[in-house]
Amino acid sequence: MITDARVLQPEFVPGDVKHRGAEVSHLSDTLRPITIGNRAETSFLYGPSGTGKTCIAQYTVEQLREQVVDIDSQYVNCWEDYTRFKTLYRILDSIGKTIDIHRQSTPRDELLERLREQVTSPYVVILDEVDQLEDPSLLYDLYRIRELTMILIANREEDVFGRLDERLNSRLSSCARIRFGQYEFSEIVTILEDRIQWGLRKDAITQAGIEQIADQAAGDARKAIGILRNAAKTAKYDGEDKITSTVITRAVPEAKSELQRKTVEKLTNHQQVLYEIIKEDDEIEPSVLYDRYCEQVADDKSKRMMRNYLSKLEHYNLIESEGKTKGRIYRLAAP
DNA sequence: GATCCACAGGAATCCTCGGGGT
DNA sequence: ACCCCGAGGATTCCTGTGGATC
Repeated sequence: MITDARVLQPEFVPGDVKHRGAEVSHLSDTLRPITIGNRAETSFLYGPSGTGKTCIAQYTVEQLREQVVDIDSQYVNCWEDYTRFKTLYRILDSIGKTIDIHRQSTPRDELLERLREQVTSPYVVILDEVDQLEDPSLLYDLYRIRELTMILIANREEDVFGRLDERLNSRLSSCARIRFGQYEFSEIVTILEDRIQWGLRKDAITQAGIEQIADQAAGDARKAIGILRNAAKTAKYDGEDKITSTVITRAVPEAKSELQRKTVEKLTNHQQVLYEIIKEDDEIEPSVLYDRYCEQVADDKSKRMMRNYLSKLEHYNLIESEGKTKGRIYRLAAP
């Protein structure tokens, strides 16, 4: 039933994008100076998740690469590479200038130096989830590299610009801000149809099934594709040759927990223990939580460290907390 | 209302790891 | 072989806050 599993993956960038013509042309207009060898103005793409920001950024840069031969680009997810060092390392990685930097003890900002030296032709850097960057001043340093063009991506404008200092704010005030709104129901339907065309056998799903998924996705294309992927997997596992309505109904919560499971797997042992303890109870207070945590691990860390772990879990939307000081409780994040 | 307590989260400091320079 | 350096984790110290108790 599945003919090409790649097109159902969340990171897949289609060769042709749907419903984002205006955004694509706005972005490629902004990037146009690159085609004549100049650096382009910074672009800022923002909007809710699953509205195509990452996809459109990668797609547009890819289009550009087809027009201009001598252009490098790199995608960085600042959620994963959130420190200054990691981000710089990732950026240098794509131009293969990190071969001899395997140590952590590279003198401070040697990476930046190297980037300055090496970037001599147009270079586009996509910084996804840029609001997660620990040290926003990195943006200023990147901005000052002549040939480097930045595409910034975040959910909300204020999460990014609220944290920048004056000088960077004023320099980025002229950047191209491109807003991404939620998809319409019918748009989600055509996006799904497109993926189905490339990834599934024609008769694998009915029109009603597609609409059922689109309805559940509520304007979020990533969610829609996640449901489709899970439904297809479930159907295949059950030996069915069609994605039925029941399968879709089952796939909806599965698609949600899939994301959560992947996040949990990325946590450290200690963080996972905390997560499991919180999972057991509806609500738990910090002191009880800490006691249980100490019981369950051999090398228990300090209370302060537990708080760091907890804020990380909260940051990942795995748990939530209520109450500011005394009487605070932790619980699993609402689904 | 003064005092105590539990807690959050920032800042300074310590510790460890891995690799370079000598 | 030795020391040194920087990053990042962990700990210690600290300040601020709000509920509980007298």
